[in-house]
Amino acid sequence: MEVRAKELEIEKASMVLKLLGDKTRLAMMKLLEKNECCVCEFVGIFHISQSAISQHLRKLRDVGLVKENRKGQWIFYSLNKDSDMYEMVLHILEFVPSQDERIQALEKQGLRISCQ
Amino acid sequence: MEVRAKELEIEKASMVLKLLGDKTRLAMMKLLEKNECCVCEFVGIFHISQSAISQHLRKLRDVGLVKENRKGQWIFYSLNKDSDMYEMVLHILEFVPSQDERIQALEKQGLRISCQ
DNA sequence: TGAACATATAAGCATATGCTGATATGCTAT
DNA sequence: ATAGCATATCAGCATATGCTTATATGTTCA
Repeated sequence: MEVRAKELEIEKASMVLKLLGDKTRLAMMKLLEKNECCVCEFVGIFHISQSAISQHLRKLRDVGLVKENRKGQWIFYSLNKDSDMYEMVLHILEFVPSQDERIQALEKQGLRISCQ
Repeated sequence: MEVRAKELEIEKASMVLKLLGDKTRLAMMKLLEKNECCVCEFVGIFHISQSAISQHLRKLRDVGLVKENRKGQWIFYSLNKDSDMYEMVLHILEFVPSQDERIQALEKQGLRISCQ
């Protein structure tokens, strides 16, 4: 591999790792591994503002880790399987404990898709 | 897994990922995957101060990713295979391009173990 | 069209991070 | 002991990051 290509690659890898190096974003990505989620669900799960959630998602989208899919007034996020970092991300998520009980907690509260 | 244990686990994982989310530290870890290195070698490889190198290594050591091994006045760093994050780290490093040419560049300059 | 809801963006703040230069500590060998 | 080298730590600075509140944009539906 070219020196310059390596430089770019390690830069890209470190950028992705930095993004995953935030507890909230890492939990988001783990949730997205198994679920499509909309912003308001994340708002119900994490105890931070809608604005903060939106900013996290933008960062993840800016580097192509997630993609969005608008359905009416909701925007559903999912992992972007076409990302050239997708494989690495999957490997990493294997080491992250499932966050599904957070979604189940939402459901128990009757807040799944709280925006509906 | 207990909710509390999950919380701790994701916290630990995100901390490790944050550490690897720095270009310099990621390259260091990739080098340490195959080589033992001392501080002065890193100083020769990266264009930052000895102080900065030392601080990066301390962070990596504080979470147990690397260990140190003093040999006389040098301290050689290596990956800590006993870390409970070791397996995840190895998986991640598979996606990072080899940095060995940086060591070879050092050798060409006659600077391998520049401190000797 | 306008009200209601979902999401995004802007501005500002507190804290974290990475770096440098200066200095301290630790080891070796004379 | 002391000089010389390797490494660690301290203090301070500039920038990055994550959050909040306020506001803007986009969509649906009456």
